[in-house]
Order: sequence, then structure tokens, then C-alpha cells
Amino acid sequence: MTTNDTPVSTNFIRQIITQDLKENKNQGKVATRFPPEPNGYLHIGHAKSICLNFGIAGEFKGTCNLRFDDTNPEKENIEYMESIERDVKWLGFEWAGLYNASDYFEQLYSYAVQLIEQGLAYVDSLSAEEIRVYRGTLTEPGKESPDRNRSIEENLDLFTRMRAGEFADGAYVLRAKIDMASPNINMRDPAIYRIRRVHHHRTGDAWCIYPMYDYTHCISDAIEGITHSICTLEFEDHRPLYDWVLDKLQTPSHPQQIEFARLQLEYTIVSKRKLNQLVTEKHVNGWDDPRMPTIAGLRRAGFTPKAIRDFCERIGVTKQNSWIEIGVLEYCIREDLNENALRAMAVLQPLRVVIENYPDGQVEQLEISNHPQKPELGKRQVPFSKVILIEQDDFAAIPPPKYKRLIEGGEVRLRGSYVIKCNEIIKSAEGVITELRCSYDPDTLGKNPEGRKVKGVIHWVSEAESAEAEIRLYDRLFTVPSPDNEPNFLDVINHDSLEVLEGCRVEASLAQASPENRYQFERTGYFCLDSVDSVDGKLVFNRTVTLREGGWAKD
RNA sequence: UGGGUCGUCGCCAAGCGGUAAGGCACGGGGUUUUGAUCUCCGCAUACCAAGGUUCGAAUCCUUGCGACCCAGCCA
Repeated sequence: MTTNDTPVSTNFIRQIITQDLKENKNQGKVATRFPPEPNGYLHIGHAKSICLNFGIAGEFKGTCNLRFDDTNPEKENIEYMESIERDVKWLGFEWAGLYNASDYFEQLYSYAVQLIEQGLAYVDSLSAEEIRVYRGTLTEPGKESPDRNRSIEENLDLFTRMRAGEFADGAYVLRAKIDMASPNINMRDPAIYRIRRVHHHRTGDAWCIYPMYDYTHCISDAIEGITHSICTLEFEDHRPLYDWVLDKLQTPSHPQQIEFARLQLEYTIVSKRKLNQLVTEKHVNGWDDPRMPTIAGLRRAGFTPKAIRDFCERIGVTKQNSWIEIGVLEYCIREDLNENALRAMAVLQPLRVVIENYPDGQVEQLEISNHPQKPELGKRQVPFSKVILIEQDDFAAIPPPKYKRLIEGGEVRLRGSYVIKCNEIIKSAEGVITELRCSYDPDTLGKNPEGRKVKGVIHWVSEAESAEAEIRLYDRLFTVPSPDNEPNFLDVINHDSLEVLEGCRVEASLAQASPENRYQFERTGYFCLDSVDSVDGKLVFNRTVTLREGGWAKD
């Protein structure tokens, strides 16, 4: 792993590893792995796991592999594999080795033969439905399949023929022979191989039988010499099975499985099935829609790898099911962007302002710094002229209490420029304000006027010297904190989660914007150029997050 | 009602028998040509509950209560 500046914190997993190291377990080595199934795009929940696994490898001078858990070809494909590799790299991590569970299919097969030879696995002809019935319930023990005591020879023969493709899908299954009365349902002779004639994105049609997760994962870990196999809480009940398989087989090592609580983030969904549904049913515009909690979506929205890593560090790692408030993620991205984003001015909903006492045709290049606290980020030139545009919201015909922007007869500071005073409001026949007539105080460039205080500061652009842009404002995708708990999560989709503003005007310097740069449009939020739709000179900006809204500013 | 896991501030989370860290959020001052940033101050006599052990308990024991996960030939 490569990165870098994430603060080191303690958590129960790191404590376990520290203790293991002290006892010189695993010859003092630490090896982890991040094992996604390539059946969808990575999301913020995966980021937690990625940061944990790669982070631990980094801290303990160990290694972390990327391994695709590709044992169910029905849902997996190359596009997902590629997106996963891209996203892990983008987050700033480097894997020691890149593997696939399918790399081990041959070994997995021969281990299964060993299990059969030891009398610890058998081929069952019960149907899926029958197996379910035989399994018993949470409170009642299961009962043994009639095939459970098939001879080793017969099992070997049948398993060979399963592989050879002699049987129809579902005709047989290979089961571990453990204990049908176990209080742990996972130990009631779990299936470890099924017949499935599906083309696999890596092994093609070489196999018609595929190993199951529980059987595959532990052996894959052992083959790779993983020392600590970190997974989420729902696999706690599977640990006895993980250990059983490795205890029965002579694998190169016996990794330790450790479980932690998966991330639950308010107002978002982190179920791949549901995310997939949002994409395929077009509730969003693809896996990388900026409203999606996917890494690709967050990236397109303007999130930085650093902010995501910081977030993962802040939320901690425990075994407690918890819901993280969305404010934590927002804090992380604001913190990074406040420090590093270049400032610029953009007027989302323009109102024309004519400065009557400013010379016709004159254009002044004002030098404005790119960051108020970091002069090292330099300055840019912003053209000023007689006709400028300000935000409609920054003028109020009837100002609410404490309003400190422009009002009729009042003064306001144009950011980085002069103080202007509104002399007259021009309205259309319908009574809509179409233009403001103002005058400027030539003596207020770079200094405050004498004898009076001007409280408000607003942003602006020169009408003629600005560029047109489309600006997309995103809001949370769901209307309730935990959409996953709804009977139907589609019912709580926020239909106002995307607001597209056309005809916005941005300062001239933004015509050269690139998706890698992030900007703070002063007073309105953090934005970045959309990496997909900004083509042929068209400028499209995505709002990453608003500025923090102190006190009354909201509304 | 079987098995597994978890209960510390609104949300996260340290704490591991010696007298409740920190972050986010929130409230209030100050600075500010972004109602941003920055900065200062405040924010759990209290750790799910009740008993017990101890000089001393969030930490140990007991009994309750509450929450989550498991009955795919998914992962």
C-alpha cells in the first residue's frame, strides 16, 4: 500500500494484530486481503473495508491482496472487475497481489476430493427444496439426507462425473458432512459445490461446477498466506465452518477470521442489489451518478480520495451496528476542499446589474487571490466591467431581518472589487425584477470606504467576460435516514435530488477548468467539472457539497 | 422460543479494576472583502437496568431488558 498521511488510530482489530505480533504468530507477518465479488461497483461501505485492510497492511509492514471472489458467474463480469481495480487505485492503494478465487478452481477441486476421501463430504441428490426442508429450522434440528452415507467410492465417482458434465444443473450438490443437528445452521452439511452451466468471465466454459463461498474463501485465504481474514459481522456464524474446512484439510496455513460492523450511512443505501436496481431501472444515470454512494459516483461528484480515507478513519471500526450521520462525510470533504480547492466566482441565477457611473466599454482586470488563506496558490485575473451579473438571491426588494446583501438604496461589497450602491430597480411588465441600476465607489478597490461600514459581500461576474455553464445541484437520494429499512426503498427516493441550472455564468478563468481541479464557488459551495458531460467546450459543473451553512443562511 | 453478536453524550468512539479521551453535531463569544475558513468557550456525577464482589466498578460476577445476524444449490 502507498498512502500516507492517514492518522493512526486504534481499534480492536489492530489490537488483535499487535498482540499476535507480540506472540510472534505467523512468523511476525501480517497479510490481509480485500475480496470483493465482481458483481457491481464498489461503494462507500467497501471503502471502509479497503481502508481497513490496506491500512493495516501498511501500518504493520504487511501486504494486502486484491482478490476477486468470483465463484458465482451468474452475476459477475469484467466491467465490474475493471471498475473495482480502478476504484481501489483511485483511493490510493496498491495491492501486493491480484488474484481471483477462480485461479484456485483446480486446487479447490482436489481439496474437495480429499474431503470426500476422508469421508467428510458427500454427493447429495436431494433437490434444493428438499435440502431446505431437511435442514430443519432455527429451533429444530435438521435430519440427515438419505445420501449422507453414500460410500466414498460412489461419492468420488459421482463428483468426477459432476465435473465432467454428466448431470443436469441442480441434479446433485456436494455437501460437507458435519452435523445436521448443529445449533449453528451453517454447520448442517452445507453445500460446497453446485452444478451450474454458466459461462464464467475468466474460466469460460471450463467448469460446470462451481465452489461455494464458505468453502472457497477460507481455502483462498490459506493459499495466499493471509494471516487475518477480515470480513463483516454477518459472517460470524460462518467462522466455525471456515475453521472446519481448514482443520480438515492440509492447507498451507490457517488464517484467522475477524468480523467488524459494516458501514451504514444515513440517507444512502449500500446494498449492491439495490444499487444495481437504481441503475438498471434508471432512477439514476449510471453507477457513477454523483448521487450514488459508489466510489465512482463520489469521484464524479468531486470527492477526493483523501476525504474518503479520512472519513473511514474517523468512523472507527467496531462490532457495533451503527448509523453514521451524513454530516461526518460532508465534514471530511469540506475539510479537504476548504484547504485545497481554488476559489472562483460563479453566478447560478443571474441578475443583471448596470453600473451607471462606470465608463462604457471599459474592462478592468482585477487580481483576486485563489485562496484567502493560502497566498502560495496564486492569483487570477477577473475582468470587471460596466455590466455585471449577481445572484438573484443577493438582492432583496423586501429584505428579511439581518439581511446584509444588496437592497434598494443600500451598499454591498463586490468580492475582490468595488462597493456598489443600488439606485434603481427595473422591473418587467409582469413586475419581475430584471435589472438593477447601481453606482460604484471608485475609491473602494482593495480598501474599505471611509466613514461607513459595508457589511455584505457578494460574488459576481462580468456579463460580457463570463462563460456560460450548466450547474448541477445534488441533494440526498433518499428522503429518510434509513431507506434500507423501508418496505420498498424506491418509495422514498428523493425526486428533487438533482436540480439542473442552465444559463449559469462563471468567471472567465473557469473556461479552462478540468475535472481534476476542485473549486469553491465562493459563497455557494464546492464544485468540479463533470468528467462525462463537459464536452465540446460545454461547461458542466457538479456541486460536491454546499458550504457549511451557519445560522440562518438556509432558506 | 436454537445459535451467534452487541449495548459509554443527538451520531460515531476511546476506555481493558484507580475515579468518563477525542471527533461530528449543537449552543455562545471573537476575527474575517466568502453569513465560509480560523479561533475561544460550553456540551455524560455518568457508562441499558437491577443486584453483588471490592478501599475503589463503564471495566469483574449474577439476573434481567433491548437491538442486530443466521434456515441460498448468493457472497
